[in-house]
Amino acid sequence: MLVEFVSANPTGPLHVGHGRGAAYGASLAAMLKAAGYEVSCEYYVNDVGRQADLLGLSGWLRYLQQRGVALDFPEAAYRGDYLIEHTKALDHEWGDALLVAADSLPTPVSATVGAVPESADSYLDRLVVAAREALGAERFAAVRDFLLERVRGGIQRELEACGIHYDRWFCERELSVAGAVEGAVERLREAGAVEERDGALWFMASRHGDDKDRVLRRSDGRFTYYAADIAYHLDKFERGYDLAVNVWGADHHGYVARLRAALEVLGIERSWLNIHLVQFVSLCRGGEQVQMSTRSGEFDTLEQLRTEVGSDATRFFYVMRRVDQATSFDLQLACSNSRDNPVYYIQYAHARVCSLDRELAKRGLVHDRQRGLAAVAQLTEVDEKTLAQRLAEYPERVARAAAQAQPHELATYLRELAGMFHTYYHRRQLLVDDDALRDARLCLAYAVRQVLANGCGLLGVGVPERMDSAQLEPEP
RNA sequence: GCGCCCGUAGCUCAGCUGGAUAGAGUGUCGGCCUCCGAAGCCGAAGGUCACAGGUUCGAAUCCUGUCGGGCGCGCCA
Repeated sequence: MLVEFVSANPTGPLHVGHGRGAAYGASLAAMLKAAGYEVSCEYYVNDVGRQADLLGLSGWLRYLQQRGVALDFPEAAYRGDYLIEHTKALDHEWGDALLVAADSLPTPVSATVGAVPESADSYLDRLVVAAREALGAERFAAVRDFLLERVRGGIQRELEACGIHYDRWFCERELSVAGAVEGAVERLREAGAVEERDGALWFMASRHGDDKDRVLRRSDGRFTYYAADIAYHLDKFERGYDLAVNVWGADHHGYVARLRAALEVLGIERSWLNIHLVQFVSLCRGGEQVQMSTRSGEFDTLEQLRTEVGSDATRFFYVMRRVDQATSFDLQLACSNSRDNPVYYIQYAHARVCSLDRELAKRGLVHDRQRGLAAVAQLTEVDEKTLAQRLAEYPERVARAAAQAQPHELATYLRELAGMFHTYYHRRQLLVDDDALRDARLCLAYAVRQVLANGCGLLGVGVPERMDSAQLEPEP
């Protein structure tokens, strides 16, 4: 099966909201693999169309500014700081070859007296046209692609820093180059499901469960994002995947029906496409809401979040709640090193088993696994039995969480298991003088450690052998 | 207006496809270190599962409605 997640436009760095889809998708894919499915992970890169052109335009305008050309940077263009850095690279690559005079650029119509103010979108589109004329279509495309690739690379690096890896980065451009979009639209036409209207080509989605018909090809001849997305999903299907799993932000839910409608007409089983919507995340620090807009900008990017709380806490906090529920991410909690922080609580349980090893060595003892296994019948305490029982549930709990597409079930399980171990550890002496009983209890403890490590591995959370003092310093 | 996701302890959330007295953490209060890591453990206290109907031997769970919150409804992506 193919799991597609994040797929954010390569026009800026990932923000905190994308992080949840990233952590969820990666954990879901890992659990599905553990449950025995053959899984590939894919990121769909929207490197075609207006947004891509606007990135190219924005970067070029920044370049001109850096070169001392006096211009008003448009309000609606991409104005994030990340562009500055990419623009420097652009300058390094091209030198002064991209320079033009400021008066060769159009100004917004609103600036002239008596005219109807022009919309920001319309002005940007005119700027893109002007940029193409000034640089030549080929050079503009080269600038745009240079920036797209740098931004995309940044996204990839950030995901890898979170322990998330893809099997393939699928570029939308591959579809247009191969004529796949035309092909998909043609198949819809053959099925009698399209109609020419007002100069545009419409897919009659309302006949297939959507609330309205949708444009496939605009009146200016360009295909919509929707048409490309249909082609992309057709491509996935024809690559032979039995199942497609898509992780989308909740703001895309209106899109579900229209994609399903098109796939139905193309003869693809409804059950083939599984869409999971991830609800929004807000940030708080203690009880205080943290503003996430770029403007007031205390927090914005996933990188900032990961840098503050670390990759382990980031991954765990994103998946510890049901994804179909909006949630808030507590930065203070994620940094705290106490019982109430589930990440440290679980990691501490793992480290504690490791500390048993160290203590064992200090006493000059060695664990004899055979002797321990032979003596498991001596583990008669109630807490030992329930702990063993809970350990045995692990495979079915993973399978269930995967089938339900709910990684938080695994997170909850691991927290419970860690809690049960902490309780057991305090109630019973593990390193007793009786060799057989000691080895049996250690077998149980090692099993706990193994399950914690396996489960955390699926969630992308590391398990330390010791909690070092550096991590123990409370955040200021 | 229509559609999607929700509403469980003061707060953040579980609740394993309908099963016994609804559970954790936090916060408040009280215990536990000559003993393997007290980064921990134990206990007390706290709920009309938003509300109203319905299905069922049995409902936090399924159905309908109401109220409240989030998000979406473009020839943008």
